[in-house]
Amino acid sequence: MPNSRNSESTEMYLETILKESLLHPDVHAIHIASAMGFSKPSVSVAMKNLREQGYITVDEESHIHLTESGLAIANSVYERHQVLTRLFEGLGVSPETAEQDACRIEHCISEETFAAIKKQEKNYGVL
Amino acid sequence: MPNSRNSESTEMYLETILKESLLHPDVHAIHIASAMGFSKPSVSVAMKNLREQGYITVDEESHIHLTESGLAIANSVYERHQVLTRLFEGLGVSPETAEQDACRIEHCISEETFAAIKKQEKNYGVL
DNA sequence: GTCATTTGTTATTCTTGACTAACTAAAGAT
DNA sequence: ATCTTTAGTTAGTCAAGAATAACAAATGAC
Repeated sequence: MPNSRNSESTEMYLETILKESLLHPDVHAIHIASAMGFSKPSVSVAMKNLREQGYITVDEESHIHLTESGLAIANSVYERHQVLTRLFEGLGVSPETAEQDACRIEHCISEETFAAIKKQEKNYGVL
Repeated sequence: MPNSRNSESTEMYLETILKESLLHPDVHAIHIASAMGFSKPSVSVAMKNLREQGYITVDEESHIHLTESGLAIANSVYERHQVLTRLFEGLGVSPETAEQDACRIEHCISEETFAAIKKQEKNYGVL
């Protein structure tokens, strides 16, 4: 699993698909649009790109499914999101700000730095 | 000094101008281009935009100077850069990676989260 | 003094990732 | 059966921020 350097946009879409799929089984483009605050056409085009890159499949009923590679990216981004959010909250940052910052930083932090942060997770409170 | 939400591009140019001005007194567009790895025309256009936004002035000899507001942004970004780099190095991240990550995260971290991180600076080694 | 190099600018192009407008197709209400 | 609503797509537009190509002006070599 090398670092294929996906765009922030791609990572956000995949992460949102993962989150939606945890909330209800049948994920539609319209759910992604409403979750991300984007228009239907924007999501439609984005889904086409994700499909062409092999990150999702869309079945006859327009349900969106993550492929293995898409799920790998989504899980990786989602884990960064959660760990960073907990880190910031542990530092006394408000939950909303912690969440927002995590959502931006999750796309630009390296494997190495994230691993170093994750290793310290048990110390967040006392840090 | 509210959070005017500058683009990452703007912040990077201002930070680079500041860094160059610490290395030698007369900063030219060509130095910025070479420091950032961008073409001359890209920098020329960027400098025009910074000028129009009141972040720099350019004198008759094409020397670039930060205005008060430009310097404020540059200093703020540069401080984030340094604090984040030290934080990551303190966590055991290699200096090059720490530097690269700091250089991306410095543009998307909130005031609140940065303040929380900075407050813990003395603990980075033991964190 | 002319010619080459360096620096900066302008015009144009490209890519990314959003948008609106307009269309198709399916599903529900009556 | 028709009409409305919902979901998705396609086409075309826009802005940001990079690139090249081509030009202008100053500096230096000789």
